[in-house]
Amino acid sequence: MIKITFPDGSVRDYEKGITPMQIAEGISPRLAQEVLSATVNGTVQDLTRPIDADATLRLHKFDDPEGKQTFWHTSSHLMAEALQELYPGIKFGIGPSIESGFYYDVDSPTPITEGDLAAIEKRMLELASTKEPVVRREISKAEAMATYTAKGDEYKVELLEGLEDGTISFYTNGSFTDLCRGPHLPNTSYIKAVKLTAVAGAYWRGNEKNKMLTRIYGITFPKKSMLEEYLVLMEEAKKRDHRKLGRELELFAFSQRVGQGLPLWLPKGAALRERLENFLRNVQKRHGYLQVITPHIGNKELYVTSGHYAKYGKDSFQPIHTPEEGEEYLLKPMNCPHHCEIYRTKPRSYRDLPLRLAEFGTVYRYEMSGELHGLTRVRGFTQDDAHLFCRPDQIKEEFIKVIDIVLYIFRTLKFEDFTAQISLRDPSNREKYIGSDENWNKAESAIIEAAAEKGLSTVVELGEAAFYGPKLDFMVKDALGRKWQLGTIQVDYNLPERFDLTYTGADDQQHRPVMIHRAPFGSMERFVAVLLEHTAGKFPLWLSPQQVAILPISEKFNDYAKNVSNFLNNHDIRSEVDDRNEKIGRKIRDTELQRIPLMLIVGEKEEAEGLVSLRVQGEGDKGSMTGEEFAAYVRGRIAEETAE
RNA sequence: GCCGAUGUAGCUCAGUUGGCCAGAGCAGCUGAUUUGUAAUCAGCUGGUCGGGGGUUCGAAUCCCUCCAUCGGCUCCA
Repeated sequence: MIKITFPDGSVRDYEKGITPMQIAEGISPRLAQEVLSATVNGTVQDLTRPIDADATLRLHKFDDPEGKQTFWHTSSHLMAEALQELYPGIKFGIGPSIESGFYYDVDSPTPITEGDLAAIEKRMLELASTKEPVVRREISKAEAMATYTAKGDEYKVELLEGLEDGTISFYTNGSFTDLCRGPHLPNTSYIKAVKLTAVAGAYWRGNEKNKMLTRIYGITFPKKSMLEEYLVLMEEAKKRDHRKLGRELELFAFSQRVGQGLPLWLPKGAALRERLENFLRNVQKRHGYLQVITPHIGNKELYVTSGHYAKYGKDSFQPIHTPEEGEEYLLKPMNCPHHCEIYRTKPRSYRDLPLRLAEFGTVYRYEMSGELHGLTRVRGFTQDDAHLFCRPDQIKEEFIKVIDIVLYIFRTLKFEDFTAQISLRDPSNREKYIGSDENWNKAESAIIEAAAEKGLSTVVELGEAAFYGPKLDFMVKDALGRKWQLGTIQVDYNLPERFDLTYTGADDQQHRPVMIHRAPFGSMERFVAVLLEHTAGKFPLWLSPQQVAILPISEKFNDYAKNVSNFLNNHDIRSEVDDRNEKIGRKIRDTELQRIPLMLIVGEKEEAEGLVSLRVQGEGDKGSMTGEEFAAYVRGRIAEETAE
């Protein structure tokens, strides 16, 4: 007998060699139907693998991440089986589960396009319904190698080369056998609904020097209705796409004639952006930042000094002018070198530090054309940049203060679902980075401690650090679940060295300051994009380019409406009169679609009594009130939204 | 940059296997109507069918090429 410990702490005795599936059957038939895989002593494994010793056990259904992973992983094998039948001679790369669904990378002798997906889905469902068992077999490396060499499958051979003997297993479903660690579903009949979502190119092993394989993305569910719900959700998400909303709400536009990735901010978008900038300016003023302004271009020597030029090469920089004397100017891809030069304009004392220089600095980066994406990835953008020059003993405190600013902004804009990512050096690839080990270690521990002190739940990514220092990034998802980096805080020992920045210490000696780069929004463009998708265009009142639409019942009341508008203007409330010759229903509809938060309806009754009738976007009629009362209502709402 | 798809009016989309002057709705303009909480009616305007080249008696439709966009990959200071 062996002892199995369950998540609730209870312990039960079972016969040695019992499988998780048998245990589930013993608990309830329903559980046995729904369970997909199990974590035994911390390792996720097949339901059909016997347990030979005392163990802790967690059973996974579709509603937990491990269950989904198992489900989608088996789905990728099922797709591979269908592909193998439909495309003879096809070779397989890797086929993992992902956050929502799975993919398989294949090298097919005949091209696979989106038009083929329906036939593959159909075959997958047919195969699934035959309830093929998914069978695990542990094999030796030599045997595995022989199998794939015989098949001429260079991808699997390459994968095998990286594996250690004794840990290798094959999984077979129907006619398809794959090199795979598992775990998998007991059989394919669990898969009831299939949607192959996209075909795309993907470099073998993620290296652009390798051959490009065809990646087929899909998602599957244990119930048909779940697939339908998923598809509806995706449709809804598409409606929130910031590119669509940006056009509909007249916030920004692109022009082929201006150039790729170069956004044009329309009046309403510019108004929105100005609000955001002022908001941050005020926060920064309270935190002791000083605004500076620097040019859009810089001498090439500036970037040679900073090290960026050597690191990124001249192809990444956009030269704008090469005078005869041999000077070369470049569009600035970052603001830090300029700010370093501001630091150098006079001798600094330890009493001056930290010196916090802030700038909404527009930078230009030559992103590859395939990378451009709405406002989230552009070639010209404005960073809400600042550089904090501080003494080594001030790093942690300054870092914490910056985290506070980021958290305040996220809270105010209701970005509740973000990830804080600590990016450290890749220990196995140190030549990628510049600076001493000692400085790196100091900086990395300062970040980790600061994040811990603020109680941030963080994920650590090795190898994601900037070449000059570690960083803490705040990632937020867009409507379709794609992650974007917004706020970033980075420690830098490198630039102060390269620019030979110094300060005089209390000991009358020269010391090297440390630099912190930080941008709570990241960039105005990307931030507005993600904000648009989060709010579906329904901005908080304080941010809305137009806060109030004044809607006269008929043209007879346009003059009264203009009086109301003037009154609101005097109270710093942004309003416009809809004086079109349209019926009130039409004006309300258009205003609602423009996501204008408040409507004031004025007609005969209101004019006679000197009142306005309030309608709140998405909520409806709120009755009539005086202008003063309305202004107080607006002030109240804004105070609530921006409370620190 | 790479793989794949797409590109028709400001926007959303129709345009059968190549065949007469390229269509609709919304938006815009003009007029009528003067309206009480999510679309008033009528008329009109608007298109080098992404650009260029080719095949053909004839091209939005077929081929080549360039550009842009979309989905990924890679990259992301």
